[in-house]
Formats: sequence, C-alpha cells, structure tokens
Amino acid sequence: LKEIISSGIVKPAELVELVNRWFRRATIVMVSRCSVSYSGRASSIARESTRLIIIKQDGTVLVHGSVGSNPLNWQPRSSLITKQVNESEVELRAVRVSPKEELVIRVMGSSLVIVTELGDEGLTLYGKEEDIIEELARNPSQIIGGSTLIAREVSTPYGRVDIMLRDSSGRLVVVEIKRARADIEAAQQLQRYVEYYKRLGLDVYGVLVAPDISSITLKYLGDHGLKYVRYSPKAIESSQK
Amino acid sequence: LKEIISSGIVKPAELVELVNRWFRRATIVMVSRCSVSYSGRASSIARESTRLIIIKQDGTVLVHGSVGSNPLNWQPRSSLITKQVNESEVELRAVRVSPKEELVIRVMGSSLVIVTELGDEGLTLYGKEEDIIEELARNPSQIIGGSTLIAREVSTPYGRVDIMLRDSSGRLVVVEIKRARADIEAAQQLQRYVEYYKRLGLDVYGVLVAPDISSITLKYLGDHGLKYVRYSPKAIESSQK
DNA sequence: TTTTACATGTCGGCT
DNA sequence: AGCCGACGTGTAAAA
Repeated sequence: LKEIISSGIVKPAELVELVNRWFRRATIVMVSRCSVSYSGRASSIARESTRLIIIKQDGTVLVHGSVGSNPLNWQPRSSLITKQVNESEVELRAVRVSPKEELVIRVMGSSLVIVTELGDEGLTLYGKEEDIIEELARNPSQIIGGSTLIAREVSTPYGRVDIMLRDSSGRLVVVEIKRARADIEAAQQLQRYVEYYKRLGLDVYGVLVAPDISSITLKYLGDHGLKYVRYSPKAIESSQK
Repeated sequence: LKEIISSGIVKPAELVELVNRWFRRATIVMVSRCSVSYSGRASSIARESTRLIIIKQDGTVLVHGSVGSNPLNWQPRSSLITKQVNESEVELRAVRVSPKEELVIRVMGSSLVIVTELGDEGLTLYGKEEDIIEELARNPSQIIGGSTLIAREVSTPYGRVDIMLRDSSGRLVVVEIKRARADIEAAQQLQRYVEYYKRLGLDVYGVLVAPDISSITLKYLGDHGLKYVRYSPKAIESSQK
C-alpha cells in the first residue's frame, strides 16, 4: 500500500513530531491510552482508556471507543495544537471557533500510529428525498390524479415547500414528501406551510407523501384537514422494513 | 500497549482469517483499497479508493474517507460475512435485519490491519437538555414567577412534555425547554402539546424556554399565543457562540 | 451569517 | 415493535 506513509509504535516525543508534521497533510490514525475532555455547547469527561483516535486530512478529529457508530468525542475541521505535557504524556487540543468548542485529548504513553493518505472520492447515493421529489415532479398525477406541477422547492418564511401543484379543480396543493415513514414532525412541517398560504388568502390544501405513516400522525393529519398519499419509489420499495 | 493484539500488512487470505477470528472479539482497524456498495433505506456506490475501515467489538462497521466527521458508509451492529472472492480480493458483507440493509466492502490487495481491544467506558456529559429541566424543575419561578411544579416528562399522544407548571393564578403552563437556540420546530412541538390539552378542555398556555430564539420562531410564537422565556443555564453560558 | 431541512442520521426511552 | 424526541447531532442549500 503506497498510501501508507508510516506506521508503528510511537513514543510521546515522536508523536508530537509526527502529528505536527502531518496534520492536514495526511490522515493520522492512533490507538492510544487517553483521557478526553470536551467543553463547548456541553461538556464531557472520559476517563483514561484505550481508544481509537482519527485525525483526518481536513482537520476532523474523532475519538472512538469499542462500541457504537458515533464517536465518544469529536471535533469537525478543527485547528489542532499538540504539545508534550511531560515525559509520558501528550496533549492534543482541537479547537473550533463557531460554535466555540474545545476538545482536549491527553495521550498516555506510547501509541500505535498510522499515517496515511486516504481518498476523498465521494459516493453516489440514490434514494434521497430529492430523488423522490424528482420522480414525483415529473409525474404529479401519482400524488393527485389530474394535477399539474406549479413549482418545486418554494421558499416560505417557514421553510421550503417540496412541491406545489394545482389540482383538476384549480386549487393549490402544498406537498411535503418524506423518504421514510412520516412522523408527527412531518405533519407539522406541512401544516405550517399550508397555514402560511392560507394566511395569504390562497385556497390551498396540504398533502403528505410518504411510503408509510405512523398511526398517530395519520390521526393528526385528519384532525387538521391534511391528506396522506402513500408513495414508495420503486427503486427502494423492496428494502422497506 | 498491551491492548494491541496484532498489527501489520495483511494479504487477502490472512485478512479473511483475521476478521473471522476477531469479529466481535476485538476492534479491527484497516487501511485498505476498497470499493463500497450499500443498499437498504437508500443505496450507494463508492469507487475504489484508499479508506479507513473500522469493525468494532459490537459489530459496528464504519468506512471513512479523508474528509468529514461522518463515515462514507456504515452499518450499526451488523453481522458480518467475510469471504475471499479471488486471489487479490476480499468481500466484507455487513448485514442488518431491521431495517433490511446490506453493506458490501470489496477490499483489493493487501491491507494494513490493527487488531486491538478498545475500552468501552462511556463518558460523563454535562449540559444536556435533561440537566436544564432538572434545574428549572427545582426552581420553576425562573420560568414563571410564583409558579409551582406539577409534573415532569408528561407523556401525551404527541410526545413528552418537559415540564407542567401551575401559575399563581391557577392556570396550567406547558413548558418546552431547549438547550440551544429555539427554532420553528421547537415552537410547533410546544404548540401541539398545548393544542392537545386545550382539546381536553383544560385552561392551559405554553412557554418555550431557551437561551436564544430565531426571529421567525419568535414571530410564530406570537402568532399562536405562545410565550418565550429566555434562560441560559449558568454552567454553559460562557460558551454560547 | 442566519435559518431551515435532510440524513441510510444514531440512540434512548416509554407505551 | 411503534413512536417520539434529543443530539456537542453534521451537512448543505437558500435567503
């Protein structure tokens, strides 16, 4: 693997050198005994333990424990100050300006460190809400038979409406689309768009489009004069739970 | 570091052996050239590139690129099937049952692999919404002067009310608390709790408590007969942006 | 910069 | 299992 720049057990003094040398030039992956403290929007402390520390090329810092998808602590695209505290300890201080946050990792003893260049290619993702909007905008009759597309992604003071239609009787239809089971928040999102247009004096009603809906949300829609239309994009239909 | 079980460059055949041996027994960290495909709630493809693959002790699989806090692909607590496809390729297939999702990582050539035991200690986090609720429940006069606590964490069909108070004139007060700047969703959350109690015939009004509020949300509250009370917990006041 | 919404969100808790 | 809400959510797009 030509992308590996270096790897091995590294003592505190060398660690400082390595991190200073490669920060924002390569990705640094470390297995270290460390304690972690964070303060900012909230604050946290993690006792000394063995953890996986990742410092990415863009300045992202992640500290992972043995369980869970989410890191114990993290810092997106931070600046980083590395210094040796004493013979056996190194402090990594990752700071973000807005919001003002500070992550301090205190590394004890030697670490297993990999310095490597990772690829930055993104991935092609299908099945986003936007893809479904695209499908439905092309054929709005799937939502309301005989309706025509008026607009997409319409801004209001209370957020962006996914799709606006005109039905066969000439009424405006506000459509909110969800890629997964619709919940109460989706209903209220729709509700506030509809309310906005009604206050403007328009004759409008709202439709929530989703592959599924919670029973409570369905009741909520009914109580507020809103409609539900089931729609699953074909491409992901088979994988619905 | 006694927690390191093994580390080094590993060929395809050895990789299969290593992963089978240590899956769910230790954390496996790999730097590999790989392509990744995912299908489930959505679907994605990532071209061959060098990436960081983490297989945690609990079955979590993460695939990181060079940028961003979030992994390119992932699978929480999955089962994993590893097999050698041909002389130079290994396929890691991580499957989750519900929702039905499949992540396939195709590893090309040799990988740099670390097998290690990480700590599972959690972290102590201060400044959660719950901490603020605790503070205010102890002294509800900070929200409404002269009010008394009726209940905390009250379940309704439309979600959990943070705090219920009775004010000095005997009226019920539904309180929704946010740890950060309140947005329109917070206002609507409060609104639906208040609406629920009003429909039950109770004399009730709603208060949104937060350290800050967006101007549009403040207008929305006014339009719907809801109130805003500013409150910053002392402990995190200094770190507000 | 502010504001809003999406996300394969993940995760926890309660009914 | 369904459902709701918090999260240091992160991230992108639009005003």
